[in-house]
Amino acid sequence: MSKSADSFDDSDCVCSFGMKLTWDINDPKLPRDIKQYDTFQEWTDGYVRFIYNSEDKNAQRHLSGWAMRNTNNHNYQILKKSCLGVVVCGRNCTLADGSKIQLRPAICDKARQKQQKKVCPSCDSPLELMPCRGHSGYPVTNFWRLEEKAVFFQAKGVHDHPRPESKSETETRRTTLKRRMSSPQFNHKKRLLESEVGRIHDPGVPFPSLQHLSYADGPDRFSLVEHSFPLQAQPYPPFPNPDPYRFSYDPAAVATEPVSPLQNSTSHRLYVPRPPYGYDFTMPSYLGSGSYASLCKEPCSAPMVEGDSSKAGAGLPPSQHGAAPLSAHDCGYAPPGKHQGWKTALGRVGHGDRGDYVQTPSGSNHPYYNSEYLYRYPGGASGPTASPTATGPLQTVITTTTKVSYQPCNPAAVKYGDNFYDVKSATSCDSLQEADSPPSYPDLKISEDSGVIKSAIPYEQESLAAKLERAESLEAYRCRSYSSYSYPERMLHSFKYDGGEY
DNA sequence: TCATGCGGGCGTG
DNA sequence: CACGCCCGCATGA
Repeated sequence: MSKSADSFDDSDCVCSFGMKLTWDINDPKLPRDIKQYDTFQEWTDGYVRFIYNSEDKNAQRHLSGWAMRNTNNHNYQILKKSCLGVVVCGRNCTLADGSKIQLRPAICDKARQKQQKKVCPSCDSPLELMPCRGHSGYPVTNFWRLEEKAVFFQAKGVHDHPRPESKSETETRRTTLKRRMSSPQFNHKKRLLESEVGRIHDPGVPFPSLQHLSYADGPDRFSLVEHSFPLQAQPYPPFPNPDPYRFSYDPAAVATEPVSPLQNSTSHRLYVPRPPYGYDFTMPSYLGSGSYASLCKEPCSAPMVEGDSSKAGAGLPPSQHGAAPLSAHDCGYAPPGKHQGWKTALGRVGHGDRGDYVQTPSGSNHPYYNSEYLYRYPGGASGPTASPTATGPLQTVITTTTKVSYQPCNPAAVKYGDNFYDVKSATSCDSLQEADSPPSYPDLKISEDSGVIKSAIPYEQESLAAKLERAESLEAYRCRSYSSYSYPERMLHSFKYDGGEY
């Protein structure tokens, strides 16, 4: 399909197949006759849409690397799931290797409550659930809709927290644990450990050592503590690819195929010592699982056209996305209970200023995370260490109308960039779409957000955003964005379908 | 035990 | 009315 890709290519729009079509999960009629399906994306982030083959197991399972719980949207046709965030150490402690604990919140409410009663294996402080507020202050939501042979997927919001361990990792860990527990030797140990309430760590051998081990070893120990297994903080794979934009994610590699999730992660995960930034490690997470190589092969990511019919854009510009006023502000990280922090936190938002970015250069830059982390973990993040890096991870797409969208640039390698923020109508994608697919879907909702900058804001922008009052008008926002946007289209080019599969 | 889905119901904007 | 969210129930691994 390189050819088809070519056809689009002119517009610098790198879109996944799903993005090439203009549709919204709520449209009465979704595109039919899908000729091309997107490769399954485990770690989607941002306002993205994909169309998977209904035969894809992962799609059938409505799988996501993020811990997503079912949310009743009173619509039997559309399955809605909202992000639970990530479970972290209440003290935000750093493991010996510099990684942080980022556990996958239990989906089951009851199980999650239990989980939160456990303590950090490293410092014994209580674990805390860092809620997701990446969608205008609310959790990021994923929508799944099965239509004949295709599974339509649409995500709204940008995760403002580190990645939890993937489902497969969690399962692997549990399995391993069980196995271990059943062994005689372990029983003894287990008893001992359990008596200590989950504290696992051994003084002498900090997690780090374990980290280098595959789950076979380390996990078990952690497992004893139950979920206290230190996730590698998002493994920070060495970025094979220097491409700054790549950071965008992952993984996606994740995506790769319907392969078992396990593949992605676990084996690829490397525990890499990370700087003691705040949760920056998160970034790594993005890279986390997939193998880059595979990623690289993947074509495209694309700017999406925002499909968000919801009002995501309406109230608060999603633009702010993670950084968004809401979420970013969230200070929620405060000790338990506090999740609303963000509401009150607005004032402090400024605190994270730009420079604070903590992420690693390469991937780090997940725009979204940054601010959030900063707020949440001022200590860590605020450090100057952060690399202002800056290169913003987002691409800016200026539509004919003045809409600008910052898209995370995904390297060509990443097939579908997870993070895309699109502007509904006028993005280049649209044009593509039109070209490609005519207005077959009149229903599509395009506009609400038009004009709204849905994308994530580059770091800098993000900061600005943070500083902005929530109430600030979008316009204002937009202006700033423009001025600051740092991502040139160069990125766009780099992402073009690489090869063009499409 | 949990993950998942479903659907009733409630509060809010 | 759209959403977010809580809760219980059922099913399956």
